[in-house]
Amino acid sequence: MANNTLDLNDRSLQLLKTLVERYISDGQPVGSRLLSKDSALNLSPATIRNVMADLEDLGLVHSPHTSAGRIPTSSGYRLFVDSLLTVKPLDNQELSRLHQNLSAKDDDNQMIGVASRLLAEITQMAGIVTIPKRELTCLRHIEFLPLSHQRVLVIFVTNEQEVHNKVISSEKNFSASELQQAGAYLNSIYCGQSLDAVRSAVLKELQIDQERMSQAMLDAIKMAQLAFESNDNKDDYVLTGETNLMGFSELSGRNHLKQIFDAFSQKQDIIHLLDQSMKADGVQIFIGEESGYQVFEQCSLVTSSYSVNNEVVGVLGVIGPTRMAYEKIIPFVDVTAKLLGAALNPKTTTPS
Amino acid sequence: MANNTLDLNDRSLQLLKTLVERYISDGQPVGSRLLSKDSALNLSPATIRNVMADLEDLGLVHSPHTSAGRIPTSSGYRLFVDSLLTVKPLDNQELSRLHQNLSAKDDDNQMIGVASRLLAEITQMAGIVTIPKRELTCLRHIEFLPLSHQRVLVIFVTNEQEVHNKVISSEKNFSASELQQAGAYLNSIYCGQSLDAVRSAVLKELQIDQERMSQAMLDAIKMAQLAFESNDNKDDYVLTGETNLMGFSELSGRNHLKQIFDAFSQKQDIIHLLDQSMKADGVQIFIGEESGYQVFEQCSLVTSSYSVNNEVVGVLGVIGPTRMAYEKIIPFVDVTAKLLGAALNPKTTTPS
DNA sequence: TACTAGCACTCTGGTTAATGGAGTGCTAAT
DNA sequence: ATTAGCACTCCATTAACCAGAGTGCTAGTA
Repeated sequence: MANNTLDLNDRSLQLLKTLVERYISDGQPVGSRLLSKDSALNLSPATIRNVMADLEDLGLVHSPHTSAGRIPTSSGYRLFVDSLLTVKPLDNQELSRLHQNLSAKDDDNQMIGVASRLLAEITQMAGIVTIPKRELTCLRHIEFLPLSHQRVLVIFVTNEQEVHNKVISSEKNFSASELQQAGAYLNSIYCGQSLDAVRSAVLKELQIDQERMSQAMLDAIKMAQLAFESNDNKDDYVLTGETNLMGFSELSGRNHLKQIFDAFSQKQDIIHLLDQSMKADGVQIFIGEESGYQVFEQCSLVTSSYSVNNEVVGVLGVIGPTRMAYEKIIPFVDVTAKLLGAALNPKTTTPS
Repeated sequence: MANNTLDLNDRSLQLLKTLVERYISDGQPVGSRLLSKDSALNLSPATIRNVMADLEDLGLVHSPHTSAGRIPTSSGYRLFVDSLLTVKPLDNQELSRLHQNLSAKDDDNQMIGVASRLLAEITQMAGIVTIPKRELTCLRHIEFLPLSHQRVLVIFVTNEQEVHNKVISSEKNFSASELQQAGAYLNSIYCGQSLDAVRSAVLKELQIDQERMSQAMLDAIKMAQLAFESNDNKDDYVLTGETNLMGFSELSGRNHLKQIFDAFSQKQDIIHLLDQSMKADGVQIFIGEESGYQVFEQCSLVTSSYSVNNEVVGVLGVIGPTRMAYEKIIPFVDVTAKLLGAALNPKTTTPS
């Protein structure tokens, strides 16, 4: 039960390492004879068996049935990636492919798609990239248009070129020109400030200064408040290569795949999982049930947050079977995250 | 080889009908004994066998192996849906559910999603709805914002509330106020007209009247031309319930599912298929290889176009295994299309 | 002529048994 | 501590078999 590296001597660890490596490459339970040959240590199968029994007691490996070899458990993989893994430098070809495709372009959204596709294609698993959410979004422009039935279409632009729109209900039917004035008014005061700042400024205005304001201003402020409240918090992601997962036999049992794909279209759980990686920086790995979701007990998720201007704005990664080539995937996800971050348009710096 | 209804007497057709019905409900090849009991006709299994042999010669049914019953071929299904089918009226519960969920709402896009989800949930297959494309889009408002590097962000609103945006490259760096004037100018002349009309008007202006215009006007016109050329023709659709397809054993063989899902993410082929239904109105059915796509040889697609203001704007439907309950699906898709069309916001009528 | 009863035949799917291979755990010897 | 050896277990594959289902054909019947 004690699951600490300290409980194990070097030899056991070495054996665990080669076992995992072997299992990852072959997909077959690996037995003592094979392990004896594969490991540099010169040990007889019998000795190996003893060691294996120990590892099994520690919950690091397990045997599908009496007379099969051993396969790593989640804890086994965990120990492996944490302390045993020797990461491989990126393949040159792949690296240049990344550089080529992830150089700065006009369109950020397009870039996200490209990144996701690269992740999927190169790993032959599912690639996922969250849409960057830039908390300190800076208001560029706002504008209102009248709709029927006391509804107003509000359009606002943030950062360089992100256009949002939303329909709000107003108290009365405004004319086009009234709305235009309101927009102009808001633009003149709030343009260039961060959304957060605008939001709180607007709230303050509403609470304190009502009598000093003209009706028009008041209307404008009220609408701004509506427009910015619960700003479209649409966490979303671009997922590609899901179908790659259909190739893996370990996922094909029962409804496994169906459940996974359902989770993908639910989005919710996935988002939650990815959010966890937002906090940490660097590569994060969820192995099997570590994710906390039943659905992914056979999957691993390798993620990394990515940053623009030193600020974490999103997460990207790959999803595949627990049996994946971590030593290649990890550095790959890492550099992809860095390249994507660098390639995205930095937001216009907020004037203080 | 002759595959016409005329070649068959009523009895054979009757038998084919019950065979198909039976196969659809059970999923098992149906044999002569069962068919003899199931059909109202009082015939011995032996007679049935003779008839079956005829149907097989005509390519309407086929036997997976010597001693199995018969299952319908695509042509069999085709004949069935064309001439034999007795459509069932919609379940009352489902009907009211449709009415409830497909009543006019503010947001068209949301509605599309709802429709797709309803299609999927009620049929337990995959639901698909194309984003409505309204050719005669009417220009509501246009606006330009300056970006860096001689690029301009153009935002325009069409119909009631559809917001589009696009980045164009301009000849020089415009100031915010110049752009604002350009927008105001364009709004004043073209607002309310159809996009097509605006597009051609703009072209005409450019060709003929150049010397009469001020530089500002010219700039505005030029930008408009850029903005509207190759208007985002993004055919797209909302697909839901794909995972329902994983339940069907007939699709589980080989890479079948993978190929289907790949087609879904490609989108292209699907779009092409759906486009065909745009032309015809009423319900359209593609059975098996009729679709022309290898991938769907085991699938059927039941679609209907939907219209707003008597104008076809999109297509919706369901995708499932060829063995599906056509007699329920067909009317269901039909009314869903009608309800969706009715529920979508009619575009503001173009002032002539 | 149209139908049907009967029969031989075929194919499937499930069950059983046998076999070989792989790998383990344990014990006793080094 | 390590290892050789051995008995044992479990799996996977194969073959054989049988029952069930259904067919096609033939010959007989209304």
